[in-house]
Amino acid sequence: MSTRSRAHETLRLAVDLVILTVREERMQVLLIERANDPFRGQFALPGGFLRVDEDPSAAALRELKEETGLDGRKLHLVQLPVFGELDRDPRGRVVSVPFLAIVADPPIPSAGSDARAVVWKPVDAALADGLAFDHAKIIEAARERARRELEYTTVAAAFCGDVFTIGDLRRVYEVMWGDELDPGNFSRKVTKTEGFIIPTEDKRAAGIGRPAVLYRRGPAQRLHPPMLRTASDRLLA
Amino acid sequence: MSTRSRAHETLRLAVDLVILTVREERMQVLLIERANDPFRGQFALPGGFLRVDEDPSAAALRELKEETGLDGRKLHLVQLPVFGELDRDPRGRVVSVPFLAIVADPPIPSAGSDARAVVWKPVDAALADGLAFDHAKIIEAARERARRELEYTTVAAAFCGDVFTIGDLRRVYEVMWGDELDPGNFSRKVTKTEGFIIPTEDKRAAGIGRPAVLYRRGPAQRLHPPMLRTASDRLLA
DNA sequence: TCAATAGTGTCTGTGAGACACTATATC
DNA sequence: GATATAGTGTCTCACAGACACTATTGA
Repeated sequence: MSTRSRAHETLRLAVDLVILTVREERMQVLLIERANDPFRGQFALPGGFLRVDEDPSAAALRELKEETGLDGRKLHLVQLPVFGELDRDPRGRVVSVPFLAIVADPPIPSAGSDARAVVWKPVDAALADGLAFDHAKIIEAARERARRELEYTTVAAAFCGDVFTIGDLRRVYEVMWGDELDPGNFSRKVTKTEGFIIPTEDKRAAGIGRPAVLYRRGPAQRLHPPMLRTASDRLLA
Repeated sequence: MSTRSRAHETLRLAVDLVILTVREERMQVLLIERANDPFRGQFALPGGFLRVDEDPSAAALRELKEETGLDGRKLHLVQLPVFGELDRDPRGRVVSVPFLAIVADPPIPSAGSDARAVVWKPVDAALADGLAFDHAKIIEAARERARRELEYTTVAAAFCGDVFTIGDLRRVYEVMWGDELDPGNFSRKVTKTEGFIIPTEDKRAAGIGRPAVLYRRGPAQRLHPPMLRTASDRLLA
């Protein structure tokens, strides 16, 4: 902690994006390798300071667009509780408004407009390797929020592409929860929940095995009744 | 909206407190009658700007203490998503971090240190009568959050005093959800949920009728399985 | 043919909700 | 006694989970 007084520092507001996806059977997060101090060479969440004509949501949409090219208005983007500890940023007094964005395995936006390296990294590995600022805490909060939203909302489909099989959807739950689900029971659950998924005319043969019907997202936002993790799962989380 | 540019205004961060309780069979919120412009004479949420040596949580605890004399570390205090629209405060660029506090019908802190009037007001009436700034939106967000937390957590007991009957607890649910619950089924549900409530040796005779056993809060934080509102209830919300 | 994935049938246990019934108090 | 609130018994329905079974493909 700095010894000089911060009594007259001005407070700045930043947004940070936790962009989660399921790639290669793992929960992954989009990270940026910092080119400058502080934390040069370490990984950090994409984000930045609010511009004077932006509210936090607008800043989050802009950052998401800049980093991934995606339009946040069409995907799952929710604001998490702020992180505002006094010494969380060595450059001064910065309060961060974190956003959780869930995307369906997009192409890596490695050709960022600036020179920073942009990578997908498994969340476990990112947390184990360490992150700049308090971004590990932010990722953990976002991960827990995402896991919980899978229980009560239809957001799992946001991890999938435009069309997907029930098996794809089940793998999202399994990866996010770190648990195996019964394929048969899962299939019944999601098809019987009105408005969750809508069948198409097509099927997809994933190499071996019986081809699966392809579905699209339905209009339902919340899951009734919820898809509850069991008590044992929650102990792990 | 002001016609002058705000391009160079500095951003300030404020906290606002939505302090909810159940009083006289109604959901009520603690409000302050503003003594100064803007919005002089209108009701507003208690709150204020962050001090330089405070993070948002610390500011919320301080405001809660100042307005109610209560220690927020001992009660339910959660942060809600920020409100940051550019023109939400006519005095300038202010982003508000709202907190939901749930208290057990405390004495009205009418003798505030300053001259402002402090009152409990039914939430419905407050929303109907109008509020300063965007505080109506903040209250609605807090109310919805509180209603949802009743489903998945044991927070209902935070609305009750140190000891309470199952009937007291049921009335919290009924008032917050605007719905009637079956007393017998409710009693079984909460007594069978491990760690929710702990019986004491005492009973309370509330005038007429069979005296009810008094309970204390248990250690459980989450409700498994949840106490779900039915689909019809949610349509009202 | 076998292996693999998709999806259905069926049974069992848990729990929510309806509602009758018992328990214990005041009037 | 009547009335009001507390709490239990019991039935039914919905659904989660276990798991056997059928369906449909590639190798």
